[in-house]
Amino acid sequence: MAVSERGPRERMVFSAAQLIRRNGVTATGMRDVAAHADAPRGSLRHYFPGGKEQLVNEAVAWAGRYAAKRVDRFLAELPEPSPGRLFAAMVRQWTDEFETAGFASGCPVVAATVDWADSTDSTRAAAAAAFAGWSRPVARALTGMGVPAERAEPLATLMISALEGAIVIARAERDVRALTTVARELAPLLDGAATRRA
Amino acid sequence: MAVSERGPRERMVFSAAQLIRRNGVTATGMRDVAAHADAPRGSLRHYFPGGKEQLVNEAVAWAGRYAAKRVDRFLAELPEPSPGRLFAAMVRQWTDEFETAGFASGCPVVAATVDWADSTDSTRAAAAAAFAGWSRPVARALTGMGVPAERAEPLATLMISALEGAIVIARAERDVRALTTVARELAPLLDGAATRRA
DNA sequence: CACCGCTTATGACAGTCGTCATAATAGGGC
DNA sequence: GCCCTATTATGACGACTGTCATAAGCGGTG
Repeated sequence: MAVSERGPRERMVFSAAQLIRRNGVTATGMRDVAAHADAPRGSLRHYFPGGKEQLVNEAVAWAGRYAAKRVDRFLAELPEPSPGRLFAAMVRQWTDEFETAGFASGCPVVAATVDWADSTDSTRAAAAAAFAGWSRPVARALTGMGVPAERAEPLATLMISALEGAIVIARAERDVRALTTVARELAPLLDGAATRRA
Repeated sequence: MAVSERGPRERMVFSAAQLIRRNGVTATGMRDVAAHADAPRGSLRHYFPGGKEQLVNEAVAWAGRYAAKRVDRFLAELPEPSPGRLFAAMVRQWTDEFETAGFASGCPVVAATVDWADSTDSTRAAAAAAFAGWSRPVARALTGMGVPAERAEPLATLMISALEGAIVIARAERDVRALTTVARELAPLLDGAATRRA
């Protein structure tokens, strides 16, 4: 999670995502976001005239783009790509974070869905878009590994579902066990769907 | 979700779970809980001297027991039990709810983990216990279907992870697609782990 | 210099939160 | 009748929340 040296606006979006994935949306105040971003409180209204709703939606969208980009990077870094290994890399990102930074933070998109989706429909739509934008590169990577086109999208959904669920369980248990388990158990199924790799 | 005619205390725990799974923990006020349970506000302190923390923890524990009991019921209702069919029944409970009651509510344990776990450790522990108490009957059911003992617990973790993740995605998308997808894609893997059924 | 936007500062608004102190009610045992 | 306990009622407390109105700073351009 590189802290970019961009302007205060981007820093606030980034900070909002960080605070949301740690404490949830409702528990994250706008004043907290400004403080976390070292941004002046007076700028909040200026950059986000749509209020908290806009800030949250942009944070969710940012998280979705981030996850999508990570998939492409994982794919590029795999010496011998396979669906199971891609999933293992996605899981490892989380086990690494949990083991080095603790279990305080989860996925911001999940947090937004769980505690804002019902009240604020635009945030629900942003979360849906984030999941879709994340699923797309995963499915594309699967087809590139020889997974038949009609199974790529379902398997991408399965991967993201299992990952997100395991993240929540791992946070509750303060143990990466659930994450390593789903990676191990799902690998044969995923690799079995790839006819042959390049 | 049978509304039991029990005393106000149990009604409040039940209502807390309902409100939490819809709006999250932080957004659920104690006054809301009392109102939703048709319980007098003055009873809150009396029955839950530990305050909101105690109420939330009991709601999470209640949800965990509920989920565990459902697993046993699903198992008893399956004409020809198999791991894949048990998972399909667990998924169907959610597709049914979403299609009849809308996508407003998710899993209370997830909600508590996502937006309370970091600040209140007793709630995190309650969520971990709920997941464990839910996973146990699933694993037991799997062994009863011929799944080797050493694979039963990992597969139960995979099932619950995929289910919880798909619930979140389904809520975001307002579509049960993710749920039906994980049920379909996971069935061969689950059934393949059962050597032979009785 | 004045002028002008883009930013930032500051304080107040009404509302809600969890918590608490206090007191009034009920209902059964005697 | 009285008393004791369990339950409920009520109002207030301080600390937040998101939002807003108003005005100040600030860096260029004319």
